[in-house]
Amino acid sequence: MLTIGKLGTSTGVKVPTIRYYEQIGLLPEAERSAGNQRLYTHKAHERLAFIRHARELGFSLEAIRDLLSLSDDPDQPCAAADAIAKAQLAEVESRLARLTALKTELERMVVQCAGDRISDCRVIEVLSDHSLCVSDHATNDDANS
Amino acid sequence: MLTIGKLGTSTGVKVPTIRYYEQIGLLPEAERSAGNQRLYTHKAHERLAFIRHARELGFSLEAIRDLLSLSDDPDQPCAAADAIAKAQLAEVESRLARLTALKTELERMVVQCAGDRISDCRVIEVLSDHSLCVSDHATNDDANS
DNA sequence: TTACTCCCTCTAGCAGCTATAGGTTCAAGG
DNA sequence: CCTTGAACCTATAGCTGCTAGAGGGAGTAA
Repeated sequence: MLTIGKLGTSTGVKVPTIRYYEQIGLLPEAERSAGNQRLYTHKAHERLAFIRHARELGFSLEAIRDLLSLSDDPDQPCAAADAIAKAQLAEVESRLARLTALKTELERMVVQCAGDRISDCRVIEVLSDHSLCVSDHATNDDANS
Repeated sequence: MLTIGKLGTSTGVKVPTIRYYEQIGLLPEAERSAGNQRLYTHKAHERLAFIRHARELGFSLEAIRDLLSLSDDPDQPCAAADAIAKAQLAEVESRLARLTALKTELERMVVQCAGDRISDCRVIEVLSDHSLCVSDHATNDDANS
């Protein structure tokens, strides 16, 4: 039985994050010691490692919730899990495309910044005028999660 | 003089977002009509376009705040603006690297999912065990803005 | 005048945590 | 046995960058 701190260091998940996962129902409520401290089994460790790994791969907590409920039920067909992974892949690919365009623009900006006054600064100039851009970084970036 | 709605449609920024930018001080407080509605000049339009474009390129609102105060001061040296852009570029590059690794893993997951029961499902399996991964997407990803 | 769209403020909500305050429990050293 | 200090507990508020909703006022066209 692990304390929350040990579980945290052994999975690389911060303690408040573990409690947060419990709170939102991603982890079951932990057993408690006589003094009301959380105690974790090997099973909980595995589940948290799964979550962490999926987070690293960019899955949302909602997707992870689905994957967990699938893996709790190992006789179901795996098409659902496959679909989640495929959707995730598609998202990653589109994010990659946008980021690549974005990188191109930033490189152009940085390289061309030759003047030494703001008034000549390419960075400011390019940011002021989208038509100076080569690529179509525009559409609905958001670049998050 | 534009109303907030016209400004929004002409820049592609939603009305509540414009108000939000004013609230956090990215846009100056707008003039008001007799009936207390915001009115915008061409200057405000330019400033908002700048903000939008920088957001599209992934700059944080804090970075944009700095860039704006630099561009308000055109006799300053442009090294600071350059530094902000370079930092942004570095971040984009690191995000790109992580996303690329991630894509590789997801592709492997999807391709290998041959069984039709969850118990044989590579997706779940790979997520359960990081050692099955090829690449090192692990270290402190977070993948967020 | 009525109807309709746009505008106003204020507040709360989203993801996915992180931080802080104020208190309790546990293990080790003296 | 007692004290110290780290690790734990709960509860609440904060973070970024918006978005949505309620409940009302302003502007315009028929």
